[in-house]
Amino acid sequence: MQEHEKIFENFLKIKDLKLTKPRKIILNTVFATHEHFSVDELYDQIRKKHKDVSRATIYRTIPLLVESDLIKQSLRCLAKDHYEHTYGHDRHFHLICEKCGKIIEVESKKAENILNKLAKIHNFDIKEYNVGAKGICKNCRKKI
Amino acid sequence: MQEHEKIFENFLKIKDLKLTKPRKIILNTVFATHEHFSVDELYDQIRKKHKDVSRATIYRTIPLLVESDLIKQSLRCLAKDHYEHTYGHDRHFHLICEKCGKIIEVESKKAENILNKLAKIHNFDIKEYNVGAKGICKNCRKKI
DNA sequence: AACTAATTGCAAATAATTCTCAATCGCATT
DNA sequence: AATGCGATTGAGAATTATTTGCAATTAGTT
Repeated sequence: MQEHEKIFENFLKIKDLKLTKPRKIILNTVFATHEHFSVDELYDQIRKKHKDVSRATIYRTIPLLVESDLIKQSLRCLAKDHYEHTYGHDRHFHLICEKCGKIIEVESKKAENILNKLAKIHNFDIKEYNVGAKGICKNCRKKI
Repeated sequence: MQEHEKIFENFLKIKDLKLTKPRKIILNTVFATHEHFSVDELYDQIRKKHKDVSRATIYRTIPLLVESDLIKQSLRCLAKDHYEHTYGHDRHFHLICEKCGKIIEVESKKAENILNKLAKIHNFDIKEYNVGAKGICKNCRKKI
């Protein structure tokens, strides 16, 4: 069993919830790639292999994955909610191109440290960052 | 006429659009306070004084205000879209309390500089930032 | 005042998400 | 392996936020 499955199972057990087949499928699909995904994209991805997982179950499972710290909401600049699995990955920021939709991920301990300091000044306990920027990427700027 | 009205009128003229009564009411309500607002909140606020502005018109006017750089979308951590007027205000980040909903605004040239540098490395041209964090504020942490 | 294109409010349409509920499943205990 | 019971599921209805089509109205120009 993979690490993320163990973590999820454990999380569920503590809450007296069960690691069911649909939940397993959803979890493993999420961890099969490192793409960001909307609920619809995840649904389509799952449906390729499994005809028996409903949208409702995906909507019900995502909050559990978020609560267990396996995934986080991200790309909040976009219209629909998007998520990504974050377990095992460093915190990163997103640069989202308005023209082509490309997403550039950048890491920065420095930026993170500053944000943490700002929070500390206000005595604020940060649970989740939400950092992103919309703009135009290198390639698309060339085309103008 | 106030500065923001002039800017908006000018913006509209260039696009061959008209500064109508409903648009004026929406603009001035937005600039009457420095609160963040959802469409619904704005609608309620407007309705207190003007019974003749519809939701549809608000939905149609907001993109114009965004395009003319008078307001920006903000607080993307929340379920509904929120906006704030930004004309005449420095860029700032938000700390949003998950318990009580309180919003703390913090400014930081330092954080801004770092994000700009990161963008530069990737040759990315940032149009709009979207920086914030969810967590627990000072008061709510006391209560636990 | 007349003209013309932009704008409006309304109500219907769409889109995303949540809810309801009867049928089923997972797991602990026989 | 059968039983019992609460958790879970899928399907579709319901809800919420937003967008759209359209006939009537309005702003700004001639």
